Amino acid sequence: MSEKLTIGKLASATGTKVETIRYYEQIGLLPTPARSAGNYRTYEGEHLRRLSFIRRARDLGFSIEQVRELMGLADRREQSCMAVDVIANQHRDAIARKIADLTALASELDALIDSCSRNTVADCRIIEALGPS
Amino acid sequence: MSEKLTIGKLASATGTKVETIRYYEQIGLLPTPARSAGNYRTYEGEHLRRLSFIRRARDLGFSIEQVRELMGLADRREQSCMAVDVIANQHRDAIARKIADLTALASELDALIDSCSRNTVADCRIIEALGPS
DNA sequence: ATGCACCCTCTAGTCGCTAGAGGGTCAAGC
DNA sequence: GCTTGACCCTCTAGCGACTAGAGGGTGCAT
Repeated sequence: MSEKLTIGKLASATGTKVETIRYYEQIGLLPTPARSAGNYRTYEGEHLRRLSFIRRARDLGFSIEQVRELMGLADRREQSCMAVDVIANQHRDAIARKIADLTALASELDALIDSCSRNTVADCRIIEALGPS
Repeated sequence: MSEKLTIGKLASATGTKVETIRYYEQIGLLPTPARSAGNYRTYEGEHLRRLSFIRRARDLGFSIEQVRELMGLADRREQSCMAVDVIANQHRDAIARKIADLTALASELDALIDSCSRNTVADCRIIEALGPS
């Protein structure tokens, strides 16, 4: 089977950088692996599963702390998954807010850019709009 | 006129924190002001104008480096404002990309959340979806 | 035995602030 | 004139989530 991975193998298997894996270990997100005779980290299937979980959650924009919580919850399999639902919903709401903010920003910027007459800086509407009221 | 502001006055006049103003000075974004007998920073109209410019550009999501560039350009008033336009457009594109990314994320999350049966963690679709393929 | 890819630890840097320690200054009220 | 309290000063470290680099060791093929 695919037991015993070096950090490089684990990295390419999960699309993570080697340094990031070491960082996850350092902050206690990934359990410390065994070491080889030459002091190399040797990872097993469980590490691969954990790191895949972390990667996906991070790709979905969950913070490290949220990932930590989700992993803690995922390990208590007999419990209600309401807490999981709460975290996911909080995150969705945060994303919705971010989208709204950025959309407002984009239209402000669009208006600014449209107004630019493309002449000298002296009568550039963009610079003007940024200046004092 | 409104010459000679203390850092606190400048802060409240521009909606900036005092620490942030000192930070802007430290990184060379805001020119170093004169000092009073008691070593207090004394700001003038020009500082107010500059800081207002910075604040607005930052509120529109421009990075510190972009603000620095924009301010440099704004000072060369006889030149073409094409460079200004380029920066603004780059920034608008970056925002558009961010919105697209977040929107994709939001719908992934929505699907995930909808699928949750709200039972135990063992058969929680959210946890499952985060697990290894 | 030599080269090269990979691994190790440790430290510092990124961005844009923010917070805190440990002090000095200034104006008002008593 | 003395105290109180709001303001100011410098310096350093912290946030999140990595990333980069120095300076070295390991493992394997040629």
